Amino acid sequence: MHLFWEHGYEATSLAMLREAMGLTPPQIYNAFTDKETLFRKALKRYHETEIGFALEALSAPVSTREAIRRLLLGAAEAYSRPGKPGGCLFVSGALAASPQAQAIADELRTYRKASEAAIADRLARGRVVGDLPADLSVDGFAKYLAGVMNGMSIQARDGASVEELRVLAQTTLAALPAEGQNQAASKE
Amino acid sequence: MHLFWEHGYEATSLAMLREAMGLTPPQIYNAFTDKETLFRKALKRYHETEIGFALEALSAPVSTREAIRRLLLGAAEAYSRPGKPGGCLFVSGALAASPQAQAIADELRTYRKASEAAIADRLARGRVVGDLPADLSVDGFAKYLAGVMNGMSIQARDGASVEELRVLAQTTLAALPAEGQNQAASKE
DNA sequence: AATTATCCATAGCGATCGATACGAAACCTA
DNA sequence: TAGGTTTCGTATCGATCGCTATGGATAATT
Repeated sequence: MHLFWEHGYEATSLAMLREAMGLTPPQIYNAFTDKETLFRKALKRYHETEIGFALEALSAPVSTREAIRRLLLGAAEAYSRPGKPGGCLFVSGALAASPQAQAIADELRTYRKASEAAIADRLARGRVVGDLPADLSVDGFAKYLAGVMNGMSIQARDGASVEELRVLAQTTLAALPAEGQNQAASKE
Repeated sequence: MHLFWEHGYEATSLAMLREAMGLTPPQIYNAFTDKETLFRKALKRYHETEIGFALEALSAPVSTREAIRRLLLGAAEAYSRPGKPGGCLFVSGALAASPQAQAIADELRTYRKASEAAIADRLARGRVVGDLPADLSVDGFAKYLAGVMNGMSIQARDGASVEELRVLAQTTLAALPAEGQNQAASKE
C-alpha cells in the first residue's frame, strides 16, 4: 500500500512489491491474483485504515461548520503523517495513466467523486436543519471543499508540514459564511 | 505536449509520441535528444502558451483582490479548455513517479513551488500598499491559493466544467476578507 | 521404506520499454 | 554521368515489464 501510495499504480513494479513483502512471484500471484487486484486490495486497506477521519467528521453529531472543520483538519493530519507517503492515495495512485491503466484511473476518480458526494450529502443535511446559509450552493461548496482537499494532497506531497496544512484548512473555512449571515461577494 | 499532459511523463511512450508526430525513431532522437529532453521542451512550450493568464493576472495594475480573482478565473478557464487535456501539466505530468523518474517529478514540483512563490510575491506587494488585511499571513494565503489551483486541476481532470470551476474560484475568493475588514474566524 | 502427491523457488515466457546500428535510397559534387 | 557523401527508415538492441511453466525439494500415504 505504501509503495502504491508513494509511486502510483503504474510506476510501482512487481519487483518492488516482491522485495517489500519478501515474496516470490508465484506467492504474490497466488495471494493476490494479479497486480490490478493487489492494487484494489491496497485501496480497500487504505480506505479502511487511513481515512477514517472523513467518515467520522461527516457523521459526527455536530454542527455542519464543525463537521467541515473536522474534515479539513483531519485531512491536514492524515495527508502529512510522519512515516507515510504524503497526500492521498486516491489522488496519487493514478492521476495520469497510460491507456492500458485507464480502468484504474477511472476507479480512483470514482473514489474522489464519492468523497465529494459524501460532503454534498452532509451539506444538504445541514441545510435542512438551517445550519447553512440558504443561498449557498450545496454542490458548488462541496466541489470547493473536495477540491481544496485534493489540493492539500498535492501540497502535502510537495512537502507541506501539518501546521501549514492546518493553516490552509482554516483559510478554507473562512469561505463559509458564519451561520445566519448571508454570503457576501458571490458576484463581483 | 498534449500526450504528456494527458497521460503524464512515464505513461506516455515514445511509440505514442512517434505516431502523433509522424516521426521515425531516429528523427525523434535527432530532434529531441531523448525522452527527458523532449518532455522538458514540452514543459517550456506549455509554460509559454497555456498559462500566460497567471503572469498576466499577477502583474496587471489592479488591486490585489482583482489580481487574485483574475488568477483563479483564468485557471478555471485554462484547466477546462475544450480540446485540451483537463487540468495543469505541472500537476498531471508526474505527481507520482518511479524511482527512475524522480528527477522529472522534482522538476515539476519546482514549477509548482515557483507558482506559489509568485503568488506570495504578489500578496506581499499588496500588503505593502495596504491592499490586504494586516493580520493575513502572506505565505499561508499563498499556499491556500496555490493549493486551490492544484485542486481545481484535479477537479478539471475529473470532468468539472468551466462553470463549476468558476464557482469554485468565486468560493475561494470568499476566504479573502474584504479590504480594510479584519479576518474573521481565523481561530475557532 | 518405497512411492506418490504437493508445494514452491528459479528460470524464463512474450511484450514493450527507450534507444541505436546498419543498409538502402537520395542528393550534391566533380 | 560517375563518385562520394549524407540522410533516413527498418530492424533490432539490451533491459524491464507483468506473469507463468517447470523441475527439484518436501511432505504425505501405502
